[in-house]
Amino acid sequence: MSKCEQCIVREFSSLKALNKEELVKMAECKTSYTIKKGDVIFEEGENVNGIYCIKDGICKLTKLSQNGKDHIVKLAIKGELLGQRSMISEEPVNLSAVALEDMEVCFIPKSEIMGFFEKNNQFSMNVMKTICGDLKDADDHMVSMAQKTVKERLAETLLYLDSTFGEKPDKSLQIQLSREELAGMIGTATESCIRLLSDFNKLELIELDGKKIILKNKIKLKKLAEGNL
Amino acid sequence: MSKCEQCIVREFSSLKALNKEELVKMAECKTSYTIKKGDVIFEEGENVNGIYCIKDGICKLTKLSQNGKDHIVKLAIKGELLGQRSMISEEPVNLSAVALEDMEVCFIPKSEIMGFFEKNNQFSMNVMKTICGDLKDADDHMVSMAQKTVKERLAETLLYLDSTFGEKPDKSLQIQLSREELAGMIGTATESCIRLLSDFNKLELIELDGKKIILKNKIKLKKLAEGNL
DNA sequence: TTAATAATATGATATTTGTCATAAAAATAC
DNA sequence: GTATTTTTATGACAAATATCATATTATTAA
Repeated sequence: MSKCEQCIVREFSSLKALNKEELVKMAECKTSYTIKKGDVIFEEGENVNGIYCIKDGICKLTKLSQNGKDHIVKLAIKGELLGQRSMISEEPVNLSAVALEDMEVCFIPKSEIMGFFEKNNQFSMNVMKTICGDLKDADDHMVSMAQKTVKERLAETLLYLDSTFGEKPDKSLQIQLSREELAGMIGTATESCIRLLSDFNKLELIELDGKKIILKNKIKLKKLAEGNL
Repeated sequence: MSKCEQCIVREFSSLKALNKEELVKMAECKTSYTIKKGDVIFEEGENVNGIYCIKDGICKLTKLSQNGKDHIVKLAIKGELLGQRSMISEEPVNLSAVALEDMEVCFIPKSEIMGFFEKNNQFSMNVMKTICGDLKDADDHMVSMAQKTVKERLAETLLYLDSTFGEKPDKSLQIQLSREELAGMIGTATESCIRLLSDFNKLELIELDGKKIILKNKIKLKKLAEGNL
């Protein structure tokens, strides 16, 4: 069993507020999991009863819509905690978490976390700030979905993926989503997404090379995302 | 200056966790305001530095989108607290609050609230639960915006207004929004909203009488909202 | 490797939604 | 009470987007 004290990713999350003693206690009750690309960490409607700390890898948080499509609500990376909201609300999770790459995660039971809430005020504030950040993002996102065209949302999403996950040495987006997943992020039909990527390619805003996407003209993409093109 | 102890609306919010002593202290530092229909309580980008407790009336929380339209992110009623998110995140507010009817609100400065956070764990948990609820709603809403048609969103919104704000004696919706506001809630052009209301009227799903809207066939509206019609 | 399957791409077409124009009705100002 | 402005309503049309069909390419399995 690895020690939480020595785990650097905790520095990126609310857990950074925990002291040595608390970390030792947490290490004793946590469970580590290796998750394969495509595997489900938890599913919408499940009772999770704790939180997952992402040690490595990326996952998508999705919600199934009536029309049967998976909508990607958020992408979560190394250092983020999953399941906080449902734990606090004492409800089943409202999103599914699926690994986009091989992952390493640790599960910390609810009882342990609730103890931190009671005794460590800084930890509580950190969690609150994280959730408040998520809420702001969700509100912004909602307005984008409601008021922007699909084209604008695609440009916006490509820039988001670039700034959040970075680029490979060849300048292509680090994170590789399928066209279907990308469509599920911007809320459109897969064919429409593919078609718009082709259009962007022809306009030399991006360059397509198989699954790879290279952002060639970020300035224009930004203008497009903001509705000024 | 009215006493917070005797104010019933606090029972509906996180403030219900406060004890007598805390309430007395809060009553001393709060400021009460009367807000007229259409008045702005605070505007997107402002530093609010405290929270507003709605004693009476309804307001809309909006966000301006690039295309210049106000998108209504949420409606807030008696008992709700405004500005919690931005206070916790230590950021300017990301939404504007505008009164839809005459309102009475109390402003409680940040310093006071932060004191409660430190000393009253139940209060902290209540705030957290509220924000978690908002986050869940926002996620759900986001998926609706992204995956549902305008028609489905209109049906959904009408049912939401009915269940949240109730009906007048003549069965019409208690809350009266302009067509423009309704369009701003579902994320569509005002003309499209008007046109769909006319369609719903012809299909006898609703009945229009001036500004009044009566939901005539909630069962069909529900099916429509869920994409089964 | 080859066959089978899944992902990507694109055309044709239908549907949805937005925009602009204009008229009627309602609310507000003077 | 009349004039002015705003809101609601509707038609005509354009633009955006979804759906269905089909081809091509990439991936996976046998």
